[in-house]
Amino acid sequence: MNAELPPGLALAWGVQPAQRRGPKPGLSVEQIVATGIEFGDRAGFEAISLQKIAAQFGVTTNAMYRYVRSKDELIVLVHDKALGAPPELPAGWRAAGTAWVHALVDRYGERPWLLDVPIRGAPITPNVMRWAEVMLQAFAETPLSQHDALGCLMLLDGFARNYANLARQLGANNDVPVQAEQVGAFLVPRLIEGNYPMLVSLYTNAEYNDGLDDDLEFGLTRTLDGIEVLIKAA
Amino acid sequence: MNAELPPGLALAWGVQPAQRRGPKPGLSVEQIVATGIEFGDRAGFEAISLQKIAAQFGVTTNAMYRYVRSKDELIVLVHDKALGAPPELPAGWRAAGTAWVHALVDRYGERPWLLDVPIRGAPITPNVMRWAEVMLQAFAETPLSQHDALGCLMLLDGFARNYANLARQLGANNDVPVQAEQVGAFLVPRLIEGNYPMLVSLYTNAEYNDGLDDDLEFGLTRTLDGIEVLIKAA
DNA sequence: TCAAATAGCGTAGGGGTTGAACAGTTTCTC
DNA sequence: GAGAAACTGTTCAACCCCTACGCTATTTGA
Repeated sequence: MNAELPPGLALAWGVQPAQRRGPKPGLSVEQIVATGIEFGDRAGFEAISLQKIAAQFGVTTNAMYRYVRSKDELIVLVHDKALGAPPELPAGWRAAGTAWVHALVDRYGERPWLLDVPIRGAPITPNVMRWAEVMLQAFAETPLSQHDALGCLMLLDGFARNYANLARQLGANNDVPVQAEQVGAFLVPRLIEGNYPMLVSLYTNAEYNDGLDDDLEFGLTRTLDGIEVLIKAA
Repeated sequence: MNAELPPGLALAWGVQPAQRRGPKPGLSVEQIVATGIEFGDRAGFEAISLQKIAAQFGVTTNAMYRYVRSKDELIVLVHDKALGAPPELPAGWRAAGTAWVHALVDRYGERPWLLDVPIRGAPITPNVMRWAEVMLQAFAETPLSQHDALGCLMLLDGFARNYANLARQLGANNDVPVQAEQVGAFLVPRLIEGNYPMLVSLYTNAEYNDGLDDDLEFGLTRTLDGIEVLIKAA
């Protein structure tokens, strides 16, 4: 029956196929996943390949298929394991939401390649669901319905992902300010000619570089305020 | 000097290399980009490859490199072109924001593969910038600072992307409700055993399936409310 | 007219995922 | 204990993809 389940579901929950006969496996799914995470940490998401992991163990690529049904399956496992468990949240939904978003942003800061993992299908792996669970428990103190709490959770999650993604891009860009200048030199005339007054003003005033951390607080406050309006209305 | 610019920047703004001598090009960048979009529409993002586009024109893969410096460059062009121009927005920042998010969600609904396009670096292509421009102009009526307006824009953009992405996943899943049942059968016992009370309740009550459109309105209202709190405070 | 610039091709190499057939090893069963 | 079954990892083999180099043919400017 497990054959019909989405890739990675069974393995993510620790359901190993009961192996009876045959040679003992030289490797384990845990080892393989851990190596995948190592590669991701060292060289980004696209560095995670069955080939490289197999080479690391001095084994053929195809040997991987004894442990994992497909690369997709591996990715699901790597993603869940690399995300890890959520932290304990403080009391009060607002403090909890703040801590939750900060923790998630931090995780993405430590492992930016997690943002590159293509998400297919609903979250069904242990750690991902644990993140959802703890935030939903925090919302349980409010009069929000289950459905609304889920909506608010998605809102916070989306914001955290979006911010982390942005922070990564800007962080990467700051390494090459020379290029940024050249881009500006190329872009501004065309923005003027193409009638983009707001963006011209944004590019011309160098105002746009004052603290990425403030942007996190800014967006988080907006999002929480929006939720609070709903909670107070109930 | 153009050599130092990010891939796709020059071409996206219509700066073609002045070609003088030599055989006339059999193709044009526009044709190539249009074909790329066709493939994306028909078979998703990963179906966009230089090989397939070249084959479509009865040409070798390498011929593509006369028009485009790399695949990344092509992707940037395809993304901007496929996104297209934003609509005219109604007066009033709140109505404008609503229309803007709806329009963006609709675009992503028409071309879901746009969500798969990896975004490297700041938005620098004409259409993407135009979307930002029109929303920033709508915020210009408010007392928001440039910086805060940009923060709100990012908030709306993040929400639209996030929602569109979610809608796509759920839409795809709804095609195979059989699998969803199997997943539930597998998952619920483990959620109970693993102490996920909120998620168990969510899975058990079939409440979670009442209208995806409502979720859009829900999240949008929260987000706009959060922005409104800020605007009214100013 | 002729040389420079350029388009497209052939060849080649580097990654990557996946499948099928096969030898070897372990363990269950008769 | 012997044989059958199951399992691991290997080799061989397709098949995708992007990219670089060198070549020929073509067009155009000098």
